[in-house]
Amino acid sequence: MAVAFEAHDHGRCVETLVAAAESAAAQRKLRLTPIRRRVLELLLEEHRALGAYDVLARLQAEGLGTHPPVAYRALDFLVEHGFAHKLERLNAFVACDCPQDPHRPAFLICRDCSAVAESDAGAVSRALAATASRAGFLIDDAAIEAQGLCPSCQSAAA
Amino acid sequence: MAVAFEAHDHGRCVETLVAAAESAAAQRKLRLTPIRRRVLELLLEEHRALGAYDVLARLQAEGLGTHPPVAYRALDFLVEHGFAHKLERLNAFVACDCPQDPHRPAFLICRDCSAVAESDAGAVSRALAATASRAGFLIDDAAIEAQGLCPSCQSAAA
DNA sequence: ATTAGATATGTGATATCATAACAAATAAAC
DNA sequence: GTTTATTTGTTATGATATCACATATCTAAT
Repeated sequence: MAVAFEAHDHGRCVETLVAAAESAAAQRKLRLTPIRRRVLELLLEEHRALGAYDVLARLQAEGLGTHPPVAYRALDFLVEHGFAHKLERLNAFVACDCPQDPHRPAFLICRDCSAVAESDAGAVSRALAATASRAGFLIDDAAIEAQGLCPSCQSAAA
Repeated sequence: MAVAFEAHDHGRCVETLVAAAESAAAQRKLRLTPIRRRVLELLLEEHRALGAYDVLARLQAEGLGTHPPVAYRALDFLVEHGFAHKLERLNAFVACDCPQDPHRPAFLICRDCSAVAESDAGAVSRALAATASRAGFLIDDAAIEAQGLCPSCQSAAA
């Protein structure tokens, strides 16, 4: 959890998650095509969110696509199948930390360095479901996105 | 709480909240100019979110403004001072239910009728702060937006 | 009352984010 | 190997948001 905020071997972190995506895709008969796979890698290379046009620029540089729908389709595929998430506050996309387990993520977005971490939102979701049900509302799906300071930017500020 | 989902005298609901905004503005030496006031009324007339360009269209119809910055400035003013909120998932704006008390709202957005209610998110915020602090993250500000079915659309569906 | 400074508005231009529609290519299923 | 479904290429456009700078209005100090 919150791997984005912790020191780690990032090369392995990318490798591992791409491999996990490959095998998940195989199991679920999803087609992780070259474009989709490359977009996932691009997102995994950062622990922060990329806009669709940032992704597109990188694809263009590599000769993999030139028009917006190319990026949006790949991103939509990744989001739909849980390999990535959209951050509504940023209109941008971030790779999923742990696509294997079904989870209800909350996002922690650092306002200084733009790092984004997923944090377990089980308890948050339960509290939200409780307040919603008091209003008679039935939740399908919740977006929980916090902005603030990550640990290292807190240290830097002090 | 969740007034949007309950039967109520909506005319009074608008009146009351405009009056409250007037007096809050006076107390806090804010200028609730004709455009700003009208935009607040437009939002209050709906218990759902309006896009900036929806607001602009209404202003145009009334001769109050023709260019996007007119709408965005008024909306930004209202959001900044707590008279309205931005829904990040919808890129749209909704009037605040209860601008008097400082609150941490969660939004409940009906996917059928588009009604939006604010729900008290005190417990949700505390749970979120707890999970964030486990990651060493310090939250400034959180967006909590749930989509699902409001009570009347649940009845309608059944 | 006058005026300087601060705040708000008018307006043109442009940046940024996202999708519709349809044709061409590729992969999968039979 | 032909059919069918899926993915990709491409044009065009729609939707959301901001910048920059001129003008007008309000506020407060004189």
